[in-house]
Amino acid sequence: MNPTATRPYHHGNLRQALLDATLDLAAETGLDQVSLREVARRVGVSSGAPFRHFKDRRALMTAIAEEATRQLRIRVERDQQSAQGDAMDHLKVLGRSFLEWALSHPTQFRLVSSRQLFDFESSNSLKQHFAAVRSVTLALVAQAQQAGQLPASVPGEQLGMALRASAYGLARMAVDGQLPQWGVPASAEAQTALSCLDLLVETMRIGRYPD
Amino acid sequence: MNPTATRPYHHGNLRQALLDATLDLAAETGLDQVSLREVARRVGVSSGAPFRHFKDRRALMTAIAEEATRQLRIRVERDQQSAQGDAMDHLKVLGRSFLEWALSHPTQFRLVSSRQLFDFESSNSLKQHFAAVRSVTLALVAQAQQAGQLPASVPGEQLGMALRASAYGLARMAVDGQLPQWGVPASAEAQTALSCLDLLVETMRIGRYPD
DNA sequence: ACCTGAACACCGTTCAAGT
DNA sequence: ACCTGAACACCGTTCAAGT
Repeated sequence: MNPTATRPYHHGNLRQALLDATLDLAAETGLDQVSLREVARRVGVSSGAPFRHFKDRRALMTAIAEEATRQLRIRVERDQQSAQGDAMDHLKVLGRSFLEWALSHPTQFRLVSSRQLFDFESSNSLKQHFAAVRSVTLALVAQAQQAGQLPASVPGEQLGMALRASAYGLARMAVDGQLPQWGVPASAEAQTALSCLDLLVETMRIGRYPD
Repeated sequence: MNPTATRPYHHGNLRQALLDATLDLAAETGLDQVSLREVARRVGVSSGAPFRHFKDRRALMTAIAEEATRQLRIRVERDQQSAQGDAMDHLKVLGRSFLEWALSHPTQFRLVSSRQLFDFESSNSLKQHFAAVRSVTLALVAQAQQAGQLPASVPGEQLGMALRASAYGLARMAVDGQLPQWGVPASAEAQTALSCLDLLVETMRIGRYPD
């Protein structure tokens, strides 16, 4: 029961501690400003220690991106299972999952969408999580096309891309604080971004504009 | 006519030379990798020289961002003047101006949309150029609403925001090379992004889907 | 007025040496 | 197996000193 006897060295799990500390620091000063030395310092470990767990700075960032996209994927799949209604409603839920995730994890959202700080190509899990969300999107689009709610004349990939781009753009504008410039009060940012997304989906639906 | 006599010191215009060299280097390795020392080296000047022209690294990046948004604004205003058709057509042209600018100036687009590498709040010209493009958007949306082409029941700002987000998201996906993942062949990226944007605008138009 | 070049306080990364 | 801490080659930034 001697705690220091079983503790490997300094940490039970230095790897995870480094990831956590990086996110903490990023929340305070921004991801670009975070240095591995500072992370190591905060965790109470020497400057060389992180390199026992990550090949380099990019590898650490890639690990954070992997975990982030994993969480997004899980959230998307969970929300889809509990979603009600037709394919168009499911698409709205999908957009909502994405936006809510981005707004509640701004650091991770920024990292993942930077595509500069980490190495997308080298990570299979990253690619798989992305592909999973994409295939949910494309399946719903195909369903909606078959139900006559989205135009069958347009390739499903393009409709999916348009939806994804819209959600992504809105998330970005919200996270970067651009919404006030479009007349949105700070108190209603999340609300407005969400209803803007609903508007975009609704607008694509064949036969809407019932006014 | 002695050239060294009238030359201020090393350069006729070190400031501009630094900006140019930064963009050159960024195109090769990415903006984050660019160091001021490397820029100075390439320009053939000492490591301290850049600080005579820019308070710090961010100030240099801010100057590049200013020039970039100025160019975007000019392009948008020029293209609007030569545009034909109704307000919806003008909105398509607006999206096209934006997308084409982003695709032909990826470094500048990335910088401007990073909002981390430079100081948006400190630059009046930056804010003015942004506001100019935004007000073009909002004016066209208002026109389209009055012509019954866009829903009057939705605030113009939200429609503008939705359009801006879509264009922005598409530009980002294209510049970051995400289009192949959506079934777009590399040879047709620009084409597809543009037609996707047209699709989004067309889709919002009241009374379309003529099939 | 504009630039140099040393100086300072940082980095990321490596690697022998320690436990 | 995992960590330390010195070492190396870099940074951004400042500032006396030069022209």
